[in-house]
Amino acid sequence: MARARSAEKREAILRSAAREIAKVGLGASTAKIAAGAELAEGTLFTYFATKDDLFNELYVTLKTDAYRRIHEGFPLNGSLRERAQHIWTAYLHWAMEKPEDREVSVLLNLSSQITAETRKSLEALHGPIQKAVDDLGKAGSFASLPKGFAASAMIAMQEAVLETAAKHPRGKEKLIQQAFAAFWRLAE
Amino acid sequence: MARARSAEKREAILRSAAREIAKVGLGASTAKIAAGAELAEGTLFTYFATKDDLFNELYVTLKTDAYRRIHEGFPLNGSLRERAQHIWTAYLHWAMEKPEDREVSVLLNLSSQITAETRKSLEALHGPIQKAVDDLGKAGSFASLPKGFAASAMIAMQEAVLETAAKHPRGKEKLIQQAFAAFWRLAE
Amino acid sequence: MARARSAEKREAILRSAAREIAKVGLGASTAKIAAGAELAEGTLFTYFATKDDLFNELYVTLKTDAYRRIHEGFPLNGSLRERAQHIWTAYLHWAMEKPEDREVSVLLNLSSQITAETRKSLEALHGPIQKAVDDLGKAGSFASLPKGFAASAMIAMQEAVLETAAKHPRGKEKLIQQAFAAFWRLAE
Amino acid sequence: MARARSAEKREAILRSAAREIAKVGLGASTAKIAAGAELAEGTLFTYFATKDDLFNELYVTLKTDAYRRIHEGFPLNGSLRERAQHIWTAYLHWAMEKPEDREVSVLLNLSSQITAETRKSLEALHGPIQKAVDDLGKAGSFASLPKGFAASAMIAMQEAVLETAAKHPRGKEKLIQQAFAAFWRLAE
DNA sequence: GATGAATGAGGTTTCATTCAT
DNA sequence: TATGAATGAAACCTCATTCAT
Repeated sequence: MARARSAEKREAILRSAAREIAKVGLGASTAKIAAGAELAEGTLFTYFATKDDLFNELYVTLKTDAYRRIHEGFPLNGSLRERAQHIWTAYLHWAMEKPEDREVSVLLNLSSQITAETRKSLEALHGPIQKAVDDLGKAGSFASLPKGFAASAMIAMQEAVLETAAKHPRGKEKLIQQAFAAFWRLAE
Repeated sequence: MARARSAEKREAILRSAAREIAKVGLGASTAKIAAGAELAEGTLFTYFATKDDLFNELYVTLKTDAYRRIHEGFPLNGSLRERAQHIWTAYLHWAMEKPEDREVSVLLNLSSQITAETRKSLEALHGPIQKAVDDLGKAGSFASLPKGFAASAMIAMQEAVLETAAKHPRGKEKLIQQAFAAFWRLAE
Repeated sequence: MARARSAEKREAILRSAAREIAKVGLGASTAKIAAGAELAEGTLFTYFATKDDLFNELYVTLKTDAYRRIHEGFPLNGSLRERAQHIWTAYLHWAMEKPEDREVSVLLNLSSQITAETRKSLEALHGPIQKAVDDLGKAGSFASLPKGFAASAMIAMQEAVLETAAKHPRGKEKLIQQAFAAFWRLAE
Repeated sequence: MARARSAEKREAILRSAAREIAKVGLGASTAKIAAGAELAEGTLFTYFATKDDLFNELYVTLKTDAYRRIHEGFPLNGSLRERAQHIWTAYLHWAMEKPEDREVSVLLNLSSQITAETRKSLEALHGPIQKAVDDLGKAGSFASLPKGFAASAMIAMQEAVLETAAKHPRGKEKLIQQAFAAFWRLAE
């Protein structure tokens, strides 16, 4: 009954795409991506109808992976601080373990190739994270700032951590903890 | 090649490049950029030897413009808080007045087309800003964090402000002030 | 390859091919044709070794169908006028009932994909039709014109009728009769 | 002031396109067409934005050439017979002198790539020809047939002549005359 | 026999860059 | 110096055909 479409090849394409984008940016060519997955050029298009489709699916995959990491061991009944710290730490661990994935995620996020639908479909993933972030928005300094600022600030500060970590590869764990302590001042 | 006389045309090309990149991303074509500057395709290359050259020069131009804005009226002898707030406010004003320029600046910054040399050449521009940021790094929570974290954090928090401002176009000035107040907690 | 059992599937492919060609021209893809026949892409090639083979067989099928229509109720012992009128009417009925088939037939006829062998194999089909057409060639104005002109002229005039009928969908039967009356002047 | 766009190259492309289409049908590739015009692949697109554009312009060119031939020496004040015979003869001369052009014209006419606009733009060319054909429609057998039939019939009969001429290359002039005499019976 | 994933050549089009004018 | 036609590599994507299942 013919070869079955292989999940492995699909993933190989996604991985290769991430690698290529990390290397040369969103201009990465489908030919190189296919080659990187050790597949013929045409094969890529049996898995993804379009380069844009591939990029959208890659974005979903990367984001989902990061969210999965955050959901693992999430302290649903913890204090706001505990929940915020979990998100902080889990995300940074993911980003540090997969720096390429994170970079590509940032690039894709800025690109207009990622559709509104794709973005919307990811919002659903939040769940308890969303709750924690909403709570955070009502705490400390964030309370007097517009809705959504807390989330942006958290992500922004995490970026600052990652930038710093890139320059000082040692002492990452300590950096993560101390930066969170600093960040938490905003919520007090 | 690359040396040419009309400063006006040169600037027209840079402006057109920014506009095009804002519109379609780094894939903007030299043909469109030239057309946007009301010049022939070939003329672009008498001002910039290469597309990469153009992009690097554009990056320098945009960054320099932002820095210029910060230097204007910089309170050289003010307190750290005054100096930090000036940087905060001046940069955000620039970014809000020229959202395209800022977006393009971000895009270029993430791109591998911008060379290490270009990046290095911009570091020199800091001057008194550098001093203020260095001082900031020794204050409050920042003191216990690695060198450079304060600068990254400031930039990151500014990004958070811009993101929030994009969603709530009214009350920008107030947002700028309140967000600075929050940010300052990190330095106390 | 090429030898396979289900006559139904074979016909489904031929019908689908005609439909697709009518829709998009000779560029119709084997994938779409197979899908239209509710078969897998590869299955098509167990019935027809090659796309060209399929097209040649389709041409034969369509032509044979038209000839079959003409043979039905052919007045073998009728006058030349009766025989000519039968051909005239039967062919036009076929073409009006199956406009797609006729269009595809025209397209294939003009295409270089239809081999000389295929064309030759169809000549044999004529039988009594050939006789009638030969007789026509000796009648009236046709007599002074080269052999074969009568046949071409008849087909050409039928095309004119079909074109006109397409623009005036009502009164087809009357058109067929009147046009034949006109055509017959050439044979008097 | 840069090389001027060359009318010669433009025509070379059109000629090459006609040649290629005559050889392999409407599937003729732009690469081959460019090569046939002794130009680089890309150059074709500085003259025609799109393959479809090229085909539409080619169709206009071919039709215009045929019409021009008919207009030359057109007996504006001649009898209907004289005018009809002029159209008949001039068109057939054109078609016999440029058999490829005529074949390509037929192919393009059947193709859906030729837009309604293109077709409409050609109608304007008719002028006196249209008048003659309208008059023909009121003559003889044509009078009792729908409007437009006379034109279709004339074209169809011309096709019959061309087909016959292809098989009997000698005696073309005589064929043209005799076939017209036969055709004219329809108008009496 | 039937399936459809896999292939890679080939299709159209874009584009940075060169160079004749 | 300014121009824009010319170039051809490279981009994305399609497709007839093969072949493992």
